[in-house]
Amino acid sequence: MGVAEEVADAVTDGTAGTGGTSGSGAEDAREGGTPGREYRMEELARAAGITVRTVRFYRERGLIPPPRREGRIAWYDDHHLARLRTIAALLERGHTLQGIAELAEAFEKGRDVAELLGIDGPSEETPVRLTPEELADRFAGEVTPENLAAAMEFGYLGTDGDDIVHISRRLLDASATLVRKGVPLVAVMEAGQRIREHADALAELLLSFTLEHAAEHPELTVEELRPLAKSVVEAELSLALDRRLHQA
DNA sequence: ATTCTTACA
DNA sequence: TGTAAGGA
Repeated sequence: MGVAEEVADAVTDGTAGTGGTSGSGAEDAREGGTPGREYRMEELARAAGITVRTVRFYRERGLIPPPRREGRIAWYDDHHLARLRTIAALLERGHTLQGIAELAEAFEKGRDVAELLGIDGPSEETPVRLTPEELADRFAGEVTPENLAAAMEFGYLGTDGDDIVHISRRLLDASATLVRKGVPLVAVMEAGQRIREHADALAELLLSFTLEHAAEHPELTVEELRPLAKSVVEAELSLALDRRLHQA
């Protein structure tokens, strides 16, 4: 708690913990002031509002990636700083160090998924970029390493730099709403998977339909049909729901 | 002399 | 986590 508060202070007014105004002439690392810059151990610690010892402690627990080593000195960058801020924020939200460590591990594993998300063609679904803290807020108590790994496995979540990216605003909102109402996130994701399978089948149907008629009707592209397909599927879904409800 | 690690409390 | 001691 003390740590997190100091970080909060540092972020807010730019002054970190114990009055470190000793005239060594070292520059303060300000919020987003110098991206791409590298930090020495002490600089990093000061920028994050924690002690050098704590940084080392986190590193021993695998909470932050190893620094770049240049002979004797360890160089840290913005990623490390961002990670430290994230750790502090998650700690403040009641996460345990152990839990954060596992989260970090799952986070590292999904690093390469970012490309999968980035190179998306035209889609109406807008990706949502959010920090680990924001994610923890949206799914209070459900942000476990297991769930995080599963979400990445399913392709809902990826990472971009130090941010997390959800592939779809609407899916994110829907799942967050369900979780807020008490549905376990795992259940939501499993249901989502099954729905996706059917959606894939529908998409395949649309594609083959397009191909079948492409010869005679060149203006019949998938993108032309997208809004039509959407309204057809939505209408059929409504009707299907009606049938189930009325007969039950 | 400085920066970082190891070891102990 | 603080701190003292020691390697490079």
